[in-house]
This record gives sequence, structure tokens and C-alpha cells, in this order.
Amino acid sequence: MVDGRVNQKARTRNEILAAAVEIYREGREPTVPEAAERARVSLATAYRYFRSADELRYEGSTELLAFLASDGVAPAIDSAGDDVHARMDALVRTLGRRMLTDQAPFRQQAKAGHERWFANQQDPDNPVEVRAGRRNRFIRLVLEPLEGRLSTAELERLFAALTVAFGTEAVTSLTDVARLDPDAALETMRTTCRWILDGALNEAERL
Amino acid sequence: MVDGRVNQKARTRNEILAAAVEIYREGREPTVPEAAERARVSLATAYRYFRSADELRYEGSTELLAFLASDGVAPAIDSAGDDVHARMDALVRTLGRRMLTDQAPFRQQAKAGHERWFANQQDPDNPVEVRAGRRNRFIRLVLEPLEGRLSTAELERLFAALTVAFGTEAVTSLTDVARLDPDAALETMRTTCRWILDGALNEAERL
DNA sequence: ATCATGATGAGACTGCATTCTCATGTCAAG
DNA sequence: CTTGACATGAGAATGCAGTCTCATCATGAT
Repeated sequence: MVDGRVNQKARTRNEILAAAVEIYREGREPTVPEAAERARVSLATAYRYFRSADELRYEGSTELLAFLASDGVAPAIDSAGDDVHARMDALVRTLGRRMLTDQAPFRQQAKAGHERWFANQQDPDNPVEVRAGRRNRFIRLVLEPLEGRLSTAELERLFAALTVAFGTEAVTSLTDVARLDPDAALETMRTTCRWILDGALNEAERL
Repeated sequence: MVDGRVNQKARTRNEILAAAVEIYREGREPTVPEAAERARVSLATAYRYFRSADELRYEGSTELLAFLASDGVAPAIDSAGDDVHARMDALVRTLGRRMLTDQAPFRQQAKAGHERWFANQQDPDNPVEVRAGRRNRFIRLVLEPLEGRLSTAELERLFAALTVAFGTEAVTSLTDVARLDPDAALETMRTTCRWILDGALNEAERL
């Protein structure tokens, strides 16, 4: 066998992870002891699969979001046609709304991201992934009709700008810092994305 | 006396807080026991002044940022004249650059903000402030020349949009999600703010 | 089927988070 | 300068985070 007992290990890992997700679904933050117990696995084993409680929580919340943050989004964008404004609007109205309605799991990910960033600062040798970058895929899908019309550099810049205007961080800024209610926040998110698209497209046309 | 022993209490609180800030300055996260010990105060007393370790860290990091995140920023904006583009640029080049260069304290605040948001979800009765909202003051200062030229609603919308495009959250999106290096991130931040200002001003002129 | 190897389990141990209780010291007003 | 009210201190107690050691058990190659 290539690397003995792959199945056993995969099974164990999945059970611990599933337990963590389950605890999240019950509205609490999983602890390593609780997830281990629920997976009927010893504490030591749990730590063999997840370097830290943070990592277990990160993986767990990522798992939890995988469905919530993807379901039906791509079709919504595609059905918006070739107009990037309409496509971006579709993204904001589906995933963006979900982010504002059910902030907890998204914030969980953002918080875990910061924790992992700090962990990487302290131990730069074995860096961990800071963010799953789920939104990237959707933003790139939104921008697909622009390929060819904009240069790669222009596209990348626009992509990065939209990464800022749309996502968990934007939600945080809009609600916590600007103190908007969810409706106003969604509206602002849409407007901001529109302005950014206009700005990028205008600049490209000037050439 | 109005409320007996005000001085004593203020002194004690300050000493604990100062200890926490000191520990931050040494590059570590303060723990309650360590801050208490350094302030020559019992653990119980420390908890009498700070509801939790999170709160101590939030207050401590806020204290730490008070100077770093303000020093010289307002003068830089003012010396940029009346052009909001130039003013915003000044803000990005001073505070924005600092956020990208020395991310740790800003991320500390962002992380603490999420923790406090979750605390508020669990205990909505005694809500705590989630974010200090330092950036708001500066963005409003940037937009000052527009007062009168834009309606209040337009100004508020522009303000909220800039809150998203400029700040710790933008830094996080640009570096962690879009995976830009600090220079590219700063450049993108400037561009995004410019596009947003253009969008808002264009819309206002159309009326 | 057997056995070596690798996966688990049990449990001890240190340290921080947090809460309580009860004793003690100290302002500050009379 | 006395004294009551209030600030502190001391220390126990519970629970999670994280690390280790050593015993045990299961899997997959022979």
C-alpha cells in the first residue's frame, strides 16, 4: 500500500470533523474535548489530526460554510447574462444577502483567519492557509465576460477591488464600523460594487 | 465624594491596562494573570475591572492603537487641500500604509471585534462596543469639503463605501483573500477609493 | 493466519479563563 | 482618630488548550 492505513485515518479525521460541524450546527463553538468525545476518539488522537483547537474550528467552519456559501450562487450569476453589473448584482443578492442574514459562520471564518495569521507570524515554518478564498471563485465568474476586453493586469486589479467591496470583511465594515443595518448594508454593497465596476471599465475604455 | 474612591479605582484600572499594553509592546498577547501580576494586583481584582480576557485585550489593543493609528494623519489630510481625491490619498498613504506595514495590532482589533460580536450574540443584555471606529473620524474629515455639495444621504452612502474600501478589513481582504503583497494592496486601496469617490460624485452631479 | 508497524487510548501535567468565598486592608467622612 | 463601607487579596475549584509517555489494539503485508 502506498501509505498504509489511509482509510482508517481518513475515517477518524472525518468523524472528528463531522462532530465539530455538528456542534457548530447546535450553535456552539466546538472544543477539542467535546468533538473528540462525540467522535468517540481520544483527546490525543484529536490533536494528532488537528494541530490546535483553532485549526479544528477553522476546518469545521469551512466545512459548514461549504454548502451555505455556494449553493445556487453560480447559477444565479450565470442566469444574469453577460452584463457584469447584473452578474455582480446577482452575487451580492445571493451570497451577499446570506452573509448579512447569517453572519455567525462567516465571522467565525474571519476570526479563524486572523488567528491563523497570527499563528503563521509566530511559526513561519509550517504556515497554514489563512483563508479558504471561497469568494474568489465567484468574483472571477462574475468577471468572466470581461476577459479579452480588459488586460490581465486590469482584470486583476478589478478582481482585488471587488474582493474588498464584497465579502465577509465588507459586511463587518458596514455593520460594525459604519453601523448600518443589514438592508442598508446590502444596498451599499451593491452600490460600491457598481462604482468599482464603472471605474474599472471607464479606465479601460480610455486607452 | 460623589462616588467614593474614584481615584483608587482609576489608578488600579490604569495599572492593569498599562501592564496589558506593555505586554503587547513586547510582542505577546497579554493574559489576565500576567497583566495582573505585572500591575501587582490580584487576579480577582483584574477580573473586577475587565469582564474577560477578551475585554482586557480589546481595551489594551485599542490603547496601543490610539497613538499609532492617529499620529499625524489629520494634518496630512488637511494639508492635501480641498480635493477629496487628494485628501483620501493622504489618508491611504499615511494610515493605510501603516495598517499594511504593521498589521498585527490592527488585526488584533479586528479579531477582538469579532469576539465581542459573538459575546453580544450570546448575551444581548449587556452589549459591549464591537469596534472603536477610529477610521470613521478620518473618513469624515476627508469628506468635509463635500458637505453642501452632496446631500446627507449621498454623503452617508459614500462614507459607508469608503469604510469598506479603506481600513483593516480592506487590508485583510487584499492580503489574505486576494493574496496581494503590501505594495500592490496599497495601490489597489488607493485605486478603489478613487473609483468610489468618482462614482459618488458622478451620481451627485447627474441630479 | 501471523506479526511488525502504525493508529489509538489512558491519563498525567502545566497554564490560562473564569467564578466564588471569605478574610483583610484602607480610604474618607464624622 | 475611629469606623463603616468598599477595594483587595488569597486561594480553591472547574474546564479547556496543549504536550507527553506508555500501554494496547488493529491493519495489511507476507
